[in-house]
Amino acid sequence: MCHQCDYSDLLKVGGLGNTRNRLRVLEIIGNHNFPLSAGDIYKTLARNASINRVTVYRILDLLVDRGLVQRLSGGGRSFVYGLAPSKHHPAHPHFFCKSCGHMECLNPQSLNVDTEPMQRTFVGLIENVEVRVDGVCKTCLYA
Amino acid sequence: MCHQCDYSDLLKVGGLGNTRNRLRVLEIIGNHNFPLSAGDIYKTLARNASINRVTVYRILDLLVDRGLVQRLSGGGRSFVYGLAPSKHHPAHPHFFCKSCGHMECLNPQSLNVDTEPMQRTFVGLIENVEVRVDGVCKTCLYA
DNA sequence: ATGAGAAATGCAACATATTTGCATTTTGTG
DNA sequence: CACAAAATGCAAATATGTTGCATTTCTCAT
Repeated sequence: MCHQCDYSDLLKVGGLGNTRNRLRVLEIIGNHNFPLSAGDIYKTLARNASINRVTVYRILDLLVDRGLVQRLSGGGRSFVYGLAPSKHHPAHPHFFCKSCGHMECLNPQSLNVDTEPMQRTFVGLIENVEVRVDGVCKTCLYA
Repeated sequence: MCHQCDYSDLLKVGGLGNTRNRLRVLEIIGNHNFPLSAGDIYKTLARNASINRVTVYRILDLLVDRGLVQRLSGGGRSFVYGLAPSKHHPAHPHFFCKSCGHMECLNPQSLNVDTEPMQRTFVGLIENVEVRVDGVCKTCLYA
């Protein structure tokens, strides 16, 4: 759900050519306020356009590679994708509902992780910290 | 790597019959100081015993269901399994090496997550918080 | 404009992880 | 022992992700 982002600009920044399919994928990800699986993205796209499943996977790889998109482990069997953390989109934890399988983004401040102590003592390269809260969402809980 | 746990006792506590296969699976998980995938567990078991892949999956489901074992999303495509948090085994974050695909357990205190603010505001049921650090382990880094 | 080379896409097949249905074996209990 | 319930095995299905190679599209120097 981002109206501050010019996706075609984002692609350029990432050093990627501006193809129709890449733009579509990036838009779908950006227009949702929760991360989506490759399958979700494919299904959404395939409703209105003709695109191959493999193309979606390849575009996602590319977008992740260039740092435009973030690959997260969903609580289930598939990865999910959201806009990479940036000025407009601070890193934040995610909630996974075990009942409906849906993921949602949590407030950036809702769960504070202090990586300081770890950074100091860990031998190795730390690239990313992922926090996922699992449980049952309000919709499933009261239904 | 736990010598304080009586696995056959653990099974009883979980209300599970004490079969050879369950014990084996639980032992393998308990004897490693990092979480293993179902495939890892199966391969390890299959070296010395005759067991079916599906049986391993079913036992894992059962153990997770009864709260003896914890299912985590590995950084890759498969789930990994470790002993569930308990008195002897406090909850802790995990590190996933993108290079070798290996996971390791981190110090419980190495990464502190304050769930307080979230608990107060979140509408829904919170069952579990999973923290995974991704990067490159020291072995891969200096090889 | 145009033709060569590079990049992007499509398609089929493969690979991996997990699940399901159903048959068979094992286990616990009277 | 006999029976029922639980556990296991086996084959096949499903879901997700990847690879190789052919085709199309784009870019850019001419």
